[in-house]
Amino acid sequence: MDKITTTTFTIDLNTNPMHNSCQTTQHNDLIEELNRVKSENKELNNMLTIVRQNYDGLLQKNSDEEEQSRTRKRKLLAEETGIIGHNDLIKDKSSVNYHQCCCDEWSHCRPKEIKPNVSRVHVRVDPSDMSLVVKDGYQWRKYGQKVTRDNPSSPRAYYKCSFAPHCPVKKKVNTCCFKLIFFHINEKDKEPKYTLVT
DNA sequence: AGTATTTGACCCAT
DNA sequence: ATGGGTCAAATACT
Repeated sequence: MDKITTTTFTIDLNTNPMHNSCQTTQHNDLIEELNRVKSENKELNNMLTIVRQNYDGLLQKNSDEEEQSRTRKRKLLAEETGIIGHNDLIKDKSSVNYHQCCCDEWSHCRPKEIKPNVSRVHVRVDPSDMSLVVKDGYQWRKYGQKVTRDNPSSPRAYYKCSFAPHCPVKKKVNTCCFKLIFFHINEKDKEPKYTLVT
């Protein structure tokens, strides 16, 4: 005959009222903690907003001061050498649709649209300085040199503005009895907008 | 190696 | 045809 064995199982349903109360307390604690963290987070966000506003304000103030300083320097340089900088060219070129901005941030100065127009400045500089290097405070890249028929002994050098890859400003420099500088915005208009500085 | 300059060739307006 | 302006490969410089 087969032997039948009986097994008894005990199931703990954990219906102890004390234990349940403990869980509720923990749950409440968690909710309270969550609320506290939420409010802390909100406070930090407000602080961050204020810090960001202060930072933006400082940046703007710095930028304004730098621009004022640059403008002063350019004016001084222009007074000393008679050379006019990019910014002055751009601002005076009401017929050309340029962004108005600072020369040292030339990358933002690209023309919205190149229109047939030219600005030129002829500038006398120190006659004793026979070099082709122009110390006008701006950055130029030499891209050519020509011996002209008029002055075979004084080659003409061609410079492009190198503040930005698409900067349209060019410059020609002659050495003979004085240095002659042209600023070009582009190629078509034949009428110089600036008078010869004597 | 990256950047600047030199210089002969080419293009275009006159 | 000529001269002025630009390009781009070669070269120099850092």
